[in-house]
Amino acid sequence: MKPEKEQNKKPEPTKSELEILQVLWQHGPSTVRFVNEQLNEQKREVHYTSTLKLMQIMAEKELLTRDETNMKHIYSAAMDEQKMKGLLLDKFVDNMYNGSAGSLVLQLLGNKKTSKTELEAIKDLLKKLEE
Amino acid sequence: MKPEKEQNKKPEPTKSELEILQVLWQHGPSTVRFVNEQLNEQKREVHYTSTLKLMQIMAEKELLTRDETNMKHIYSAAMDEQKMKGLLLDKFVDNMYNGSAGSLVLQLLGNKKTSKTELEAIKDLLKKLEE
DNA sequence: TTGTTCGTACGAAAAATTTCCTACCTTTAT
DNA sequence: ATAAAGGTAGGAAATTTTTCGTACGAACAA
Repeated sequence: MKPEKEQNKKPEPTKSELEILQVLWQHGPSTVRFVNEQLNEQKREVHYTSTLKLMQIMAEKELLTRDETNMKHIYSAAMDEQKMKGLLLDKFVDNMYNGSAGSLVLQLLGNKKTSKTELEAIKDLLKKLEE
Repeated sequence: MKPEKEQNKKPEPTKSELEILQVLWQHGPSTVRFVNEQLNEQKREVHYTSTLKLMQIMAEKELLTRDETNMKHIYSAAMDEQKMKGLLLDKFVDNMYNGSAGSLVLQLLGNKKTSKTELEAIKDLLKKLEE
């Protein structure tokens, strides 16, 4: 026996796929119609069937699951938000900061765009962790 | 007069382009040959002309600059490493954590992959910033 | 000189991602 | 009953990104 159709076990959502995941994480299981509306409001204009197609592909890749009991299929993100974002963050740190989370934080703090408020929030957060 | 050919002012390196930038940041201005060797050693197998082509495209996009005075052109990253990484990090934070650097750090700290050593380093770093 | 090596340029194919058109089915309102 | 609205499926086109083949000039060794 040979492995015929090896499961594609990469999560690795693409840019557009990530947008869809965000909607599902934010609003929970949804119809294609709803996701499409959200994208059009929050992001950019996309035709309904484009969103549909992409979500179908994502279901094949097991990035999404869907409930087909009703005519209006209900899609859900297959992976938990925290877990997926954790994976992507890890990868980002590996690629960009050679795996050093510290370097990343340093960059973040040295960044003008990181507001004083955010900076304070991070400090507080660290203090809490020390207790 | 109309804008004929509007300059493409997006930095936005693609995945492969980023690999090339990393080499140039790490080793400074280099020939295509050298960059290609580094990619093959550090990353994956790529033909010389693939690397050449990509670097030429990057030069057009002004992601790289090049010195053509000698036959062997010398390429350099057009943007400073810290600046570029800062931009990409900002974008990442915006996309993934809705602009909240704090959320990102929280994720990072809650992550198993972030070693205790790293965590300590981050804490020290924060302490220094408070002084 | 002559051939081999090493360089650039560039078109185009290949692959990956994204978009949309068309067909066709179900539900709903008239 | 019929038309309109809204759903899915799937092929194919359009874009974007990546890879490579071919042409050809310069440098260099024999």
